[in-house]
Amino acid sequence: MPATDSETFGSLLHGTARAWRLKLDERLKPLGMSQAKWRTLLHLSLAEQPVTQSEIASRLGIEEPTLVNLLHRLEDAGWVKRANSQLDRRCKTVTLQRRAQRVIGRIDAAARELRHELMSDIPRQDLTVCMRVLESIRAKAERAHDPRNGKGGQ
Amino acid sequence: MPATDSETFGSLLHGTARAWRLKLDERLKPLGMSQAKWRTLLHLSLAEQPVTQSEIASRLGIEEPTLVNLLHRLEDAGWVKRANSQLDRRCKTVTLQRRAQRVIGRIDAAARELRHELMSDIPRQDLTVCMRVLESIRAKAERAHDPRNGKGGQ
DNA sequence: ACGAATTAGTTAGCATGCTAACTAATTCCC
DNA sequence: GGGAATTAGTTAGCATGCTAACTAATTCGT
Repeated sequence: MPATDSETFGSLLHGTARAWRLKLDERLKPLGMSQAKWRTLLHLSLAEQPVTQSEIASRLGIEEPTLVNLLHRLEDAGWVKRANSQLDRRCKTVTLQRRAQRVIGRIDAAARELRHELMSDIPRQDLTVCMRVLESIRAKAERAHDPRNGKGGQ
Repeated sequence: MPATDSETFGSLLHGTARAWRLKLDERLKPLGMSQAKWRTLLHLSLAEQPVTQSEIASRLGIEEPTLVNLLHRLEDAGWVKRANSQLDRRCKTVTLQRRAQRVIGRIDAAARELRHELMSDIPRQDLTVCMRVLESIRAKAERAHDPRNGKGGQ
C-alpha cells in the first residue's frame, strides 16, 4: 500500500505553508510587517470603498475575533483607522492611513519577489494541477461543519 | 498577465492548510486531541527507542520552545511522561503513557478517515504532481535563512 | 409597532507557533 | 585538564489563530 504517500501529504501541506509564512515574515520584518498584516492591508488597498470588519474577515478566511485583534495591532502601529459607519451603527469601516499607502508598494514588492523565487521554476502545467488539487481539498474540508456525519451510518 | 494565478497560490496554500487543520481539530476534539498533539503522539508511537525533545521538534518541524509548551500540556493531560536521560544529563526522553497507547489507534483512525475523505477522489497522478510542487516550494523556502543574499553584494 | 431573530463587533481565555535570552551539561581543542 | 564552543532544554514575551459568551443595533414576522 502506498499509505506513505497519503500519510505524508498532510505534513507536507502543513510544512510548506509554514515555511512560506516564516520566509515571508522574515522578509517583511524590517518593514514592520508580517504575513497576516500584509494580507489585511493588501485587501484594504484593493477595495474601492470603505470596508467593514466582517467583510475583511470573510475575505481573509479568518474569524472575526482574530481580525479584531489584528486590527487593533494595525491601528496601534498607525497603519489603519477605524470609524463608525454612518449607515449602520453596528458597523465600523476600516481605511488605510497615509503611512500604509506610502509603503504598501514596497511591502507588496517583497511579497511578489518571494513568490517569484519560490515558484518561478515550476512548470505552469504542474502549478495548475497543484492548485486544482488544493482547491478540491479545501472545498471538501470547509464543507460539512456538522455533527452526525461520522458514525452510525455504516 | 497571469498574475492572478500566482497571486492566489499563497492564499490557497494557507487556506487549504487551515481548513484541513480546523477539520482535523474538530474531529479529534471529542478524543481530547488536536492536530499538533496527535502529530507528536504519532511520532512517539512509531519510535522504537526513547526519543529526546530535540529529535521530536526537528521531526515535527517546530521549534524547541514550541515543543516544550506542547509537551507540557501533553504531560499535564497524562498522555506522555518525561524522564531524565541516564546517558546524557542534558537530555530528557519522552515516552507514551498507557492512556495514550490505549487510544492512539482511535485517534489515528480518525485522522486516516479524514485524509481519505479529503483526498480519495483525487487522481493519483495529480497528487504526485501536487506533492512534487509543494516539496519544491518548501525546499526553496527553507533554504537560505541568511542576510545579504538579496541586494548589493552578490 | 414590537418582540424575536440576526448581524457586527467585542472580550476573555486558550492553543499553537515564533524569537531572544538564559542555564546546565557535554564536547572540542590546545 | 581546562576553557571555549556547542547542544538540550527552559523561560519570557509576543503574534496569530480559535471558540464561547457577551452587547448593541438592525431586520423580520406578525
